[in-house]
Amino acid sequence: MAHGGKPRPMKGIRQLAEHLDISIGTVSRALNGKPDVNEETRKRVLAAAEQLGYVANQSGRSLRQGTTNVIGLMIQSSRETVENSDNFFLTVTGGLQSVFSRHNLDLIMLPCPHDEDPYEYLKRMVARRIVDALILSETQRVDKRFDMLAKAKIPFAALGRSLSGVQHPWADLDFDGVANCAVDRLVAHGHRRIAISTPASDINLGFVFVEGYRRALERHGIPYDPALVIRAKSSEQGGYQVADELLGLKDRPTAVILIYELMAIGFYRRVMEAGIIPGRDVAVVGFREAPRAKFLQPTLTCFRTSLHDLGVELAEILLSSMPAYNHIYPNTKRQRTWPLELVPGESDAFHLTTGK
Amino acid sequence: MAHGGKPRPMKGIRQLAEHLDISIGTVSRALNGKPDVNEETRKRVLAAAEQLGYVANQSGRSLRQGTTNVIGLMIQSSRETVENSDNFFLTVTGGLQSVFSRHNLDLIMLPCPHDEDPYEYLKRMVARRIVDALILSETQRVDKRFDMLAKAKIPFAALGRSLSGVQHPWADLDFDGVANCAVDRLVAHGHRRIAISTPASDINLGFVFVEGYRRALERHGIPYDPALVIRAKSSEQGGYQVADELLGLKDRPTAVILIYELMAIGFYRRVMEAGIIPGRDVAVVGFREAPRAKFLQPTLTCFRTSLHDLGVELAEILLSSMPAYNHIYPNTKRQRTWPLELVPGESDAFHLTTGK
DNA sequence: CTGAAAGCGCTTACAG
DNA sequence: CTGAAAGCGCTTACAG
Repeated sequence: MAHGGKPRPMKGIRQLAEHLDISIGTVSRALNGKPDVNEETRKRVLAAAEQLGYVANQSGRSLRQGTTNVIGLMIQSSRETVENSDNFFLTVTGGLQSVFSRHNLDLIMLPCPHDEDPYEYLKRMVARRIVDALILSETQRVDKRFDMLAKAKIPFAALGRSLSGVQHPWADLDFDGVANCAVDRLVAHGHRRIAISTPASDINLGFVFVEGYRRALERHGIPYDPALVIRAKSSEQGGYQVADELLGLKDRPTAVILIYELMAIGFYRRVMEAGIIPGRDVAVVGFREAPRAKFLQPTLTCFRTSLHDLGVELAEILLSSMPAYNHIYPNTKRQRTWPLELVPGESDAFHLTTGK
Repeated sequence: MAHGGKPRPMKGIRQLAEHLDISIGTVSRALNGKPDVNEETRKRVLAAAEQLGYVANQSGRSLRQGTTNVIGLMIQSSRETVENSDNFFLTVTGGLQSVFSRHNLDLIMLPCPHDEDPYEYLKRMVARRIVDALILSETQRVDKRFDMLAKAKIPFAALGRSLSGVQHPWADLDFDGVANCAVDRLVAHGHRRIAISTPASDINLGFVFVEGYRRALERHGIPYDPALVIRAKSSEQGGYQVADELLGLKDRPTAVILIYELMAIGFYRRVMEAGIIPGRDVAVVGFREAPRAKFLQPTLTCFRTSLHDLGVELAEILLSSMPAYNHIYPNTKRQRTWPLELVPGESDAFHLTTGK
């Protein structure tokens, strides 16, 4: 009898069922692809839902099913991150979504406000049950968040290793390998005083990076000099500051390894102000290849990687640790260092003459 | 009698109520700050909740209240956006949150996957009732999303004007004003052939920008030449391309206005390759001041603004259009062009000699 | 294959 | 000031 009424705004499954003159249970089963539904009925239901724009209310589903079908990507937009996370997240996000969408999981980003403690923020989000699982970024050396999520039994994966919860699933850029490769390359060009930059914060990648550098030096029999480890913000400004500090050192290094791509821009600027030319007077190795660093002159030696594919990997790692999806990604390695490939440029393409 | 049990993982308001030996209704009222609760009781409840880490399940609340207390910021991470949205969103987000947090509203970002139609994506998010209200970005010249949200009675505000739904609430950078100011300045320096860049897409800001430019030219009695409107991606590469196209024009312009800050980097690079020096041979006016553009030499004439404050404004505009918050922001202007302030640099600081 | 009913975790009139 | 109960919109055993 409800037939023929003009499509009013859809209020819920009840209206849809009335419109079709069948029970809400059947509507639900049809919509959710349950097998025990007459194909004829299913078609009618799907057509009506489409026509009336019905989509199940998520709160209702979540409450009943205990699952939201939403994955959260937590972002700590600290002042420093805001300056340098340029598109990093949006690119990784693309990779994550390409996997999640296969399972009708939606990705949302959870930006932790500057003035809120990330741990408390996360706790709140978890308690509210807004998401089924989480991807964490900005992994700290010791990161309480992992232990909390483990205890709360919320599946998660981290962008970055940590000393905490040593068995937690993660994917991470191969900072270690980059530092290694950079040192090898510089040493081969005759350098022995090699500086390196690292973030000022407790973010773990800095430790991994410097540790790789230290071991590489050791391999070459070069003593590790803490004075050559420069703490700076990961930004153009930070690069400027690194150059500034290096210029002030008495036994000035002949090479520098930067941990963040845009630092090279500030670094170039500062040394050039001092009449020092990268690739001639000082060797520079950047980190990740960035579109804007491409415009540097001389071209920057750096490392190429696909952040999109890193996102894919991270998504699969997460799903493999979720009971509901584990069977689909059974053989996924739960901890994965993500490789970067050297892109040689002109910025370190000279041999250090011993007389210098 | 439930007293003294060791704190098991909190499962819901029922456990909390049992633990306290009072009814769930009272627990709820205490937690939500309702006035008709004994202060003693409220204290006990809050203490227990804190201790046991209880936070109300959002699905339960949403279902009952019909409101999620979540605001969504939709981001269309098109390939182009990913390249250039560097931190723009994260900065605006900070401003948005500073307002929303006053009302216990959480902001989440909804990144529309590359391969999904933004309109369909939004429709789905709306139907699922994941958020109470939305902030839209990447406003198109004609943007169906506005009409859909209006029809669905979902409160929203847009970052950017549009021709659609002319009365919709928005905040937008003053592209008009920037184009105007840039033209005035360049004309005052003797320029008459002034080029301008605009995005290749249908995003409305490009139209607003070019329209402001056209009117400014008109004011100065300079004919509008469509050949001087260069469509390019908003990125370093796009800037490179703009320079390339300008170099190829027969009656070469003496000045250019760029719509996106990072374009200047590519532009500089390309003209310098041709032996042309910005600020001497060609005048360049950039758009928004960016940390990385600060390292350009000669320094770029551009415009300064606070994206954080723009976020604050946008949040207030949104809240003023939400029935539940309207009374708190009664006098908020619902449509707001956001000013930018000229930062003079060296890139256009020369007078064009008529003989050139 | 379908319908009727229970129940997910909350909030909120309604009694008392 | 507190408790008992209804009901938000769904999904899913359970009957038939």
